[in-house]
Amino acid sequence: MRIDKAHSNGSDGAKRARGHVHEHVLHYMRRGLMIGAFVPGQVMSLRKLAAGLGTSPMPVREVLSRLVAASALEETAGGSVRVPKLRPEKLSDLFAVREMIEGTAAESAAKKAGPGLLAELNGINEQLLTAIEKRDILNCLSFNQKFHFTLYEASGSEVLMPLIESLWLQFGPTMYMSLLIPSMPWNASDHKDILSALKDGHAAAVKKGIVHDIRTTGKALLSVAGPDGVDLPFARGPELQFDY
Amino acid sequence: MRIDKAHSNGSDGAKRARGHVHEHVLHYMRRGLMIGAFVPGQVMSLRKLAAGLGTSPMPVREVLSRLVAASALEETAGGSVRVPKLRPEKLSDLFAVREMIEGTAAESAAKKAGPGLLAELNGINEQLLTAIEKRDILNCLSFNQKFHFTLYEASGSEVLMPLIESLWLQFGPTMYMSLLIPSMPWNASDHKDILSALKDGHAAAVKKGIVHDIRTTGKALLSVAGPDGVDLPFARGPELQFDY
DNA sequence: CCAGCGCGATTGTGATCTCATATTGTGATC
DNA sequence: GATCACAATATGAGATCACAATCGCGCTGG
Repeated sequence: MRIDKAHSNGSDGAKRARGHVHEHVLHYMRRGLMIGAFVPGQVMSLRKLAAGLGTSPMPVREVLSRLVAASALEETAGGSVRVPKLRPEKLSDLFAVREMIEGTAAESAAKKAGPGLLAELNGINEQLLTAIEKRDILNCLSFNQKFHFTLYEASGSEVLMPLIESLWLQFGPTMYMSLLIPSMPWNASDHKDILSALKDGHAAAVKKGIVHDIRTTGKALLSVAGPDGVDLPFARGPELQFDY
Repeated sequence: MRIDKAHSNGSDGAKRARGHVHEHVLHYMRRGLMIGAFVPGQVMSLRKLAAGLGTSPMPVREVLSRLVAASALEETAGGSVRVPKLRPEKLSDLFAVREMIEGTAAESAAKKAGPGLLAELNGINEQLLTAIEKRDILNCLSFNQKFHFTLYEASGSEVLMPLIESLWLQFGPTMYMSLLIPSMPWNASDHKDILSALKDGHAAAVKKGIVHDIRTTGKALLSVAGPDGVDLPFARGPELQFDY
């Protein structure tokens, strides 16, 4: 989807619809962070981003502001915002907190799971396995996220979900980078255990599966992270443009 | 502290200092939410707030945007933002998550506690007890918050702190309202146990104390909450102005 | 007396402008 | 050749303007 250039107040088409531009921008940025369109360390320029999206810096500023509030981005001394580089200690912290929070969400979800949930998760996991087979990073990350969030969503907690989203936005860029490294394993084996535990209605086992999945991912991520986060052994420039 | 009116681009005094107005506004709003200057359900008007603070709507918009991202405020259908009313289920959720997260933070803090922490917490608790004695709501909330956050801060987790802050901002307004209700107990008895456990270096006991403190508070809050959150038995208008 | 309607006031949103500051690039000096 | 200073540029922040959607309130018709 492309945002139409809505410049020039006057004349012709494209009446300004109220209050929806920033939603597009937010969606664009969140997705961009998740699928690795932005490199850790990269500073975001209001004007550049705005130009790329065909809007004024204003909606971009609002969105960046929200993402800073969610710890997905950080401000530099000069007031710019950039994608944070995760030091190993913070990465470790992040995954420890993930285990706790997402483990709880998974357990709660398992207790409340309706009949449709299992089928839905199975379908998503099939697509995830296909993506892994094809070495398709984007779909791999996308379906993995969908798997986890669909499960957690079933907990029905309006409190946990925003916290989990904040955590995912924080490690998202690093996660993508790590998948570019050859030694990084692509693994979704824990999902099978989670699904079978869910089928049996064993909430504690579902929690255990999620915790194990997160721990495995965290260990793998830490193993490829240098002191300043994940760095690639080859050059890779920031992609300011991508389709979504 | 008062923010100088920095209107009118031209002429006389008050040169526009760069990029600090919104920090004042953010501080003002966060504190306002914590100390109950804003009533749950109240809608915030950009222009009113800006006029009250002597700035343009712009910095206010950015701050409100961040607070919405932190779940401290919510947007109405029309795009305005308001202080959320917490339904009992959400309140219950919130305090369950608090137990988990703050319990973990407290345990971690207890393990890393340096020698100065105990003294600092003791001092804060003294002030809290004085505030309770005087039935001074503002200082009571303020010192209670300081007690908890000082403890959690000692965990050194850059990941947990923002999450905890988000949670406190969510129940802050409701907490204040509840203290206005006569039947609501003013209690800090758990803090004594926490301090003695901390002195003995029993991290697990510190965690237990924090969890108990949170659970007690949550139960009390739930007991005075109606189906639409805490409502006062008497009228109370929103206070748009307060000193801080 | 109440429901439906319409007009006006209010509000949020996005664009544009200006300014102060941060950053970068260039040139001179040691 | 390296370093420092200064200038040019880029960038974010805040103010102001314009506009459309929304909300409130009174009016009118049943």
